[in-house]
Amino acid sequence: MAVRTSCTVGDDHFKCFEALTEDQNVLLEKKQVTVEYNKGEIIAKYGSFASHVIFLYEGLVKVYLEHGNEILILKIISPGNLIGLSSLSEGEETFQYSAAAYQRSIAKLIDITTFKQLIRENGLFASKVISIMGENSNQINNRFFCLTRRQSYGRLANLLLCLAERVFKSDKFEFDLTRKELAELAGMSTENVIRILKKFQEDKLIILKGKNIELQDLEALQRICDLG
Amino acid sequence: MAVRTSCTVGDDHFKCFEALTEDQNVLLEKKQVTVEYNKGEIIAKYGSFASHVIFLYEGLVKVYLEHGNEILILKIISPGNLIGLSSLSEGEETFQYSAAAYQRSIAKLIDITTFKQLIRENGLFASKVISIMGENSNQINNRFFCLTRRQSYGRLANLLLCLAERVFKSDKFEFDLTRKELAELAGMSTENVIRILKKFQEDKLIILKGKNIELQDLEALQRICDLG
DNA sequence: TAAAAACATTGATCTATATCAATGTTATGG
DNA sequence: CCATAACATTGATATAGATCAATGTTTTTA
Repeated sequence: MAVRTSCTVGDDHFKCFEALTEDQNVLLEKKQVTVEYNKGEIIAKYGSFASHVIFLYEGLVKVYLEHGNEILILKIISPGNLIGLSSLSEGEETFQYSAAAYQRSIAKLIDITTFKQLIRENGLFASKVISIMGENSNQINNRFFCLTRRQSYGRLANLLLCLAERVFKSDKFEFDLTRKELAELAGMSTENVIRILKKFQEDKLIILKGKNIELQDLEALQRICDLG
Repeated sequence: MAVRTSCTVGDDHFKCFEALTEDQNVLLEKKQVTVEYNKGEIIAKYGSFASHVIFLYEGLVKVYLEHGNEILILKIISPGNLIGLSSLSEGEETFQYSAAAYQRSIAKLIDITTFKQLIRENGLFASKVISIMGENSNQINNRFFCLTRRQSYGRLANLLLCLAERVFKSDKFEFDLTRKELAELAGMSTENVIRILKKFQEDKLIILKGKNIELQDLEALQRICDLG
């Protein structure tokens, strides 16, 4: 199982729009607005009216469930991806999860009625959307497995590998995520993240310098992620 | 959040076929086979070639991920539901999860190429399929939340409520599930299931007689499920 | 229907990880 | 640039729930 896909999905969802005709693309352009969000701002709120599907153009976003103080991060969204497809269901008028910007982000909000109309009108487009939803489903299942069946070392190793491979696309990256945010992503306490990162550094699996991290021993991390 | 939806989804997915024309329905009939499975038999195997989408006609099925000895049940499937929609993705030729029969079950295996073709040809059908996938996504997210953010009492209360409401459709039912299967569903050890069921009985929340269970105090169970 | 196997129950122990508490470090706004 | 808040780190403690072990009960099968 491609465990590394567990924190996020591919970033080529925009390709579904290639299935649209020129006219349909023009229509879509007319029926969308571009909005800029600052760090921390809410892009979609669980339970609020889902009048649009969100296309992330720039930035980094977390998609999560919340219940009182408790939150569960479902995935990270990189530019090129869609948010809110699960609200395309009939009789489902609201967002089924929340989304917030990790950093300054730009999103295009696409009118959901138009989006639904295009699905009905254009079978190829519909296929592509179904494809994306299938991918999303596999991502969440993998994440679900990782967070429930792996211990903390495995979960954190998985997160680091996933961030490197899918989000930052380099084994060396600066993450503007706090320890608390890492903890939320890996489903553990902040203190535990700190202790495990320290252990990984002692074991020469990573090099940490403040917010900069370099993955040194990918194989070992992968092993921990598979077994731990 | 409708926590009670966390172990399974609605059972009206067959309604998507109502969107098909008569000709398309005839085609679909021709491109499917009906297969009977005994208790415990594998209906879909993770990683195997997904040549078909599965429609459960009769019985009860678990959909799960497996990794060596570890398994994670994603959902229970009741008659009327589809299995394997996430394999409709482009470039995804294999099943992304396994499915096995809890009891004698009858399934219709629908040729996936035909299914995909119908999606492209019939926008309304495509919409319905998207609708179902959105519903599936919400179910799995709720289950994910429950299993990661609730303690064992809450998870088991949730499972009992879900089984009663969604699967057996009665507050009093006989479950042909073993304690081990209950444990897998609630994501805990068999011993823990037994101890908690005993406690629930002592507290007059349920009445247990072997494999028969009656939910006595739904409100209390719901409270435990929301908070515990 | 007897023997074996699978399943259920109970109690004792162990452990991963949360939580609590104290202190050091970095970032931020006036 | 100082004060205050947010964040990071470290160690000590608590606990939910797993695991282990022993025994009783039900189901299967030969």
